[in-house]
This record gives sequence, C-alpha cells and structure tokens, in this order.
Amino acid sequence: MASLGELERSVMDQLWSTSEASTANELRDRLAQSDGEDHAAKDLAVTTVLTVLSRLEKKGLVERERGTRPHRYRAVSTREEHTARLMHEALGTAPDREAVLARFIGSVSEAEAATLRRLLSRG
Amino acid sequence: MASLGELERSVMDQLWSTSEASTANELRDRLAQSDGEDHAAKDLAVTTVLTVLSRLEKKGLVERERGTRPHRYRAVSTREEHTARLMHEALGTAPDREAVLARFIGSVSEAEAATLRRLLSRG
DNA sequence: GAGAATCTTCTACGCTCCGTAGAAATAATT
DNA sequence: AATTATTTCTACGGAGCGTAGAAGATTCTC
Repeated sequence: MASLGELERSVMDQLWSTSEASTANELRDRLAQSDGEDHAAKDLAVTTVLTVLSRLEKKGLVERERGTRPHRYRAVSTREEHTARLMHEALGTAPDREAVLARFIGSVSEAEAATLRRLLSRG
Repeated sequence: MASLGELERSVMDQLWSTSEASTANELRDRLAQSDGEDHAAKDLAVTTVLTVLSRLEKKGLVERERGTRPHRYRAVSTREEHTARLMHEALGTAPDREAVLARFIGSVSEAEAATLRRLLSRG
C-alpha cells in the first residue's frame, strides 16, 4: 500500500537510525553526510526535505511534533515492524498463504531457518 | 523492484489462475467476466491488454510464445514464487534480517506458525 | 493472390507519484 | 519593527500506468 521513492526511502533510513525525533535541518545535514556510505550524493534544499516529510506523514510512516518550533519528525514504526508489515502485505495478496510460506522457507538461509525454528518453538 | 499497477495485477491474476498460456483476447474476455467476483468492472480494448502484457513482459513477469499467431502469454513464475520473492525482497531491505523475522513470526496466525514449524523441521 | 479479417506494434494522452525547490506565509529573535 | 528561521503553497519535469486509436503485419478466404 505504501511504496516509497528513493529519497523517501533515504529519509526513512535516517529516521530509523536515530531514536530521537529530528528536525528537517538535521535530516538535510545527515543526508548530505551519509553520501559516502550509501551511493547517494544528496545535497538538498531544506524545503525538499520538508516536502518529503509531509508526504511520508500523509502515508502514515512519519509523525511530527507540532508543538516545538522547529518541528521534530520521527518514524511511526521501527524499520523491523515496517518491513515485517510489508512482508505480511505481500503474503496477504496470495490466496494460498501456506504455499507461499513454503516457498519462502525454501529460500531462506540456514542461519535464518535456525532463527525461525527458535522463534517458533517458544510460543 | 517490480511493483504492479492495478490492471497489471488483474492480468497477472488471470494468468496465474490458468495453467495454459492465454491469448490477449482470452484475457480480455476473462477480465470482463471476472467483473462480479472482484470489484473490477473491466471492459477493455484488446490493445490495452496487449500493452499491459508487453509491459509485464518487459518486467520479466510474463513470457510469450511468438511462434503461434495469436501470441500466447504465460506467467514466468507461479503466484507463490512471485509472492515469496517479494517477501524476500522486503526482508532484504532491512539490515537486521533476524529482527524482522522475529516481528514477522510474531504476527503470524497459529495455523501458519504450525505450517512453518512443520516446514522447518524436515530440512 | 487480392481483399478481408485478425493480430501486433507504435504512438499518444491524461493522471498520479516523486524529486526538487522557489515564493509566500508564518513565527521567532533581536 | 526589522531581520531571521521555519513552514506551507505552488509548481515543474520525469516516470509509470490505464487507456486505446492508427498504422503496420500476418493470416484467412474466395
């Protein structure tokens, strides 16, 4: 339901990698910094960041504190919750969910299979 | 990587629900028929279906037999394979895959959890 | 095999989404 | 009050998608 553009994704990545809420300016700076690591090369106007943040807010991925003056933004869910939800959304599109799970399990690494076994055994 | 529009999705659903390859005309008819079940209301020109099929072919989801004259189209993967791949793609976007799996397992139904246990135990 | 019928490709238009950011409005600071 | 910082509004260009007509290619029919 909520697919992300490249910049939207970068912004979410920034939000997810900090626990405190961030301002648009902080995000702009961090996006410019993180240039090297990812192959991003982002040197953006702060209004651009604000536009993206508004769109992400509308999509329900971000919420903002309107009380403080430089508004502060934070991700609504953790990256893990978000990703797990995407996986469930995908799973939900198929009528035979168990068949999908079978395929899914079939192509998971052994380490991950072990993790899954552990997670499933302590219910 | 390959996100689908609404009509593209409907066409894939048709292709997935038949094992034999279909012609554009057959697909047009079936899309018009399946009107009631899904809330689709599709009454399309055959060229529209052909355009969509070309785009799906370009995305690697569909292949066609060019030998026979009304070309016949079929899905490259099953719906289950496709969906499982999407789930893996989502999983791959997160740095901590195991944390995502933990979340994912946490919100799976008991029946599905049982399926997973079974699938994981006979490796 | 020429004309008709069928099928495929090309081209195109309008809509929505996204990256991008200036202009205008609003609030804070000095 | 004037200046500065912040947010909102407006906008544009490109891409993806739904949609399909026009034009080209192939096959059928007499």
